[in-house]
Amino acid sequence: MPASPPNPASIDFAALDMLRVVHELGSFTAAAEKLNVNQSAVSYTIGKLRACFQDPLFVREGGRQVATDRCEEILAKSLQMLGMLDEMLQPDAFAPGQATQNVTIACNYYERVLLIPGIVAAIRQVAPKMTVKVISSLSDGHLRLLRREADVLIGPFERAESGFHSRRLYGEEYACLMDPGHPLARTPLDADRYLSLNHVLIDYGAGWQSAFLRELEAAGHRLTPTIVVPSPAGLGTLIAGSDLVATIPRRLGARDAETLTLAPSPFRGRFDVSLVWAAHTNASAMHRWLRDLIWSACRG
Amino acid sequence: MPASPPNPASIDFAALDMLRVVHELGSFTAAAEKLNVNQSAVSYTIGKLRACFQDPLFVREGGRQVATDRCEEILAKSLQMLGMLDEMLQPDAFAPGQATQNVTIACNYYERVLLIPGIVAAIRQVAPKMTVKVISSLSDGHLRLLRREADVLIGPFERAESGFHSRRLYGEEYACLMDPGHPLARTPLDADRYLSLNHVLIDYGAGWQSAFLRELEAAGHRLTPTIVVPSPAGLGTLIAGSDLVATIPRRLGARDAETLTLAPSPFRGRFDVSLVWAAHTNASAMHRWLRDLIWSACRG
DNA sequence: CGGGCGCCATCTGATTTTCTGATGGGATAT
DNA sequence: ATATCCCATCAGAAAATCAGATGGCGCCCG
Repeated sequence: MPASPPNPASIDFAALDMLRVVHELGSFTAAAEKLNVNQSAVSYTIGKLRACFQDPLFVREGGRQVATDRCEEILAKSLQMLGMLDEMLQPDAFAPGQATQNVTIACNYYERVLLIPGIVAAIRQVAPKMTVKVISSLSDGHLRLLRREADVLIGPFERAESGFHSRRLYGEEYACLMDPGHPLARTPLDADRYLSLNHVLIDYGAGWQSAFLRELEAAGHRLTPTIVVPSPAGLGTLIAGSDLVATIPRRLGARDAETLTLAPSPFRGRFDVSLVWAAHTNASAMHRWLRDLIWSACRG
Repeated sequence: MPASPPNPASIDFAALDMLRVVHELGSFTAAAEKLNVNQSAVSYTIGKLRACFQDPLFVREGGRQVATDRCEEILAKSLQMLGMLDEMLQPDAFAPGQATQNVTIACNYYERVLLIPGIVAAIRQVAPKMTVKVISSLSDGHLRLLRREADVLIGPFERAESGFHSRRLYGEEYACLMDPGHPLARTPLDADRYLSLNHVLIDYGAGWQSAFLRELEAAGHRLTPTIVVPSPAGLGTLIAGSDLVATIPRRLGARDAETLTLAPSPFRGRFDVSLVWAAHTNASAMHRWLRDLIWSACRG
C-alpha cells in the first residue's frame, strides 16, 4: 500500500487543522462539514497524515473515531504550531504608546544640532517608552544601515546604491559666517574676494568633502584655509571678534545670527538633506512610523 | 496586485524550509540548487509567502537577498516548527530500559493469582523503572480500556465488539476441587452425582456467570449451592477437611494440588484466556512491547 | 559608459496534488 | 433482518505547484 511514503514536508497547516477538527468531533464526516469540504477530502488528507506518521492516528471504537496515543502527541504539537502560525500572520502592528524599542539614528553634527532635538521631542511625545540613540555617520552611514547598526540615516547623502530608499527632507546651501565687524561683512562676495578671506575650514575627514568645496574646485579654484577644524562645534566663539570666515550650511549659521553675520557665499554648494533607510526596513510598521515622524518633524 | 490573498493554511513545511534555505544562502537561485528545484519554484513559493505575510521578506541589498525584520521573526518560528515536525515524525520508539511509564492491567482474581506475578517479574526484569498497576475488571473491562483506565485486559473475554483487538493466550477448563478424603474423590463424576454434591459456588456478581454454569444450565440442569462466596480467595482452607466441592478453573485448583484433590468435572466449561486491548493502543510501540511481553510470560 | 552577466519575476504549459461526487463495505442501530 | 451511518476508494475535475523560457534590472568589468 505505501508505494511511496509521502514527503512529510508536504504537510500543510490546513492538514494539521483538519487533524484538530477530526479529533474534536470524533468524526471525519462531521469534520468535513465543519471545514466545508467533502468527506473524501478529509479521508484523503488524514490518509496522507497516516502515511507520513506511520500511525493510524484515529481508530473506530464504538461508532467514534478515537485518537491513538501517537495522535495525541502529534496533535499537541500541531496545536502549538497552529498558534504560532497565527502569531506569525498578524501584520506587525506598531503601537507607539506601548512600544519600548530603541531607535537608532545615524547622522552628523549638522543634523544632530538642527534636527535631532525636534525628532527626539516628537518621539518622546507619542512614544514615551521608546529610547533614542544617535550615532555618527561620517562616510559609512549606508554601511551602518546594512549592518543594522542604525534604523535610519539623515544627511546629505545622495542615494546612489540600490538596497536603499530615501526621501528628501529639504534643500540646503552654504553661506559665510563672520563677525559683524568684518571688513567685508556688508559687501557682496565674488569668487576672488571670497578666496582671499581667512577661512576656517571644517574637515570632517574620512574622505568627506563639503558640497561648496566640490563646486569651488569644479570651477577650477582652490581654497587655502587659515585654520582647519574637524567639526563646526564651537565655531561661533572662534569667529566672534576675528577676521575669520567659515562657510557652513545656512541653517547652521542661522543659529548664530544674533551675534554673527551670515552672508551669501559665491559657492553655495546646494545639497539636499535626506532621510535614508535600508530596503529591509522598508515594510516594517515601526520603521514606517519612525520615518513619517521624522519627515513631519523636519518639515512642519 | 494581491488579487486574492492566498490562504495561509496552505503553507506547508517545505515552504518554511525553503524560507530557511533562502535566508541561509541569501539567494533564490542558490536555494533552488540546494533544494533540487527550479529557480522559478523558489520564486513562486517565496512569492506565496510574501502574499500570505504581506511582507517582502527578502529585499535586495547590494547583490544579496537580505531578510526583513518581519522575516527574521517568521523564520525564528519556522525553525521551531521544523524542529517540532522532526520530533513528530520520529516513530515513537520504546526503550524498556529507560521507560518510566506506568502499565495498568485489568483482570480478575484468576489472572491476578496465576498470571500477574510472572508478568510483573518479566516487566521488572527488562524495564525496572516502569510501574505496574492492576485493577479489577468485573464485567466492565472493555469500558475501562475505552476510558483509558487500563492498557490491557486479561481474561475470559470473547471479543465481541469492534474497537478491540485480542489474542488468545491459552485454553482453560473447570475442574472440581475437594478434600482428598471426600467420598467421591476417586470416583469419576457424572452429571447427577455432580449435582448432588455440596457445592461452594463462586459468584463474582455483576452479572458474570462462569462458563461451566452456562454449560450446565444449557443442558437443563440447575446447581443448588451449599455455600456462595464472592471470590476464590481462601477457598483451599474452606474445602480442606470438609465435604464441600468447588468447581474452579483447573490451573487455579492446581495450586492446591498438594493438599487437595482435583477431579474432572462433567461440566468442563471450556473457555479461552485472552489478552484484549483497545484499538487506539494497537499501533503504540509501548503497547506492542507490553503485549508481546505478556504473551511470552503467559505461554513460555 | 556600454556590454556581458547574474539574479529574480513572470509567462506558458506540464505535472502533481487535492478536491468532488459516486460507490461499496463494514459496523451499528432499529 | 433491514436501514442507516461512516469511512475507504475510485474516476474525473479543479487547483496548486513545478519546469523551462524569457525579460528586466542592477552589478561588474573592460
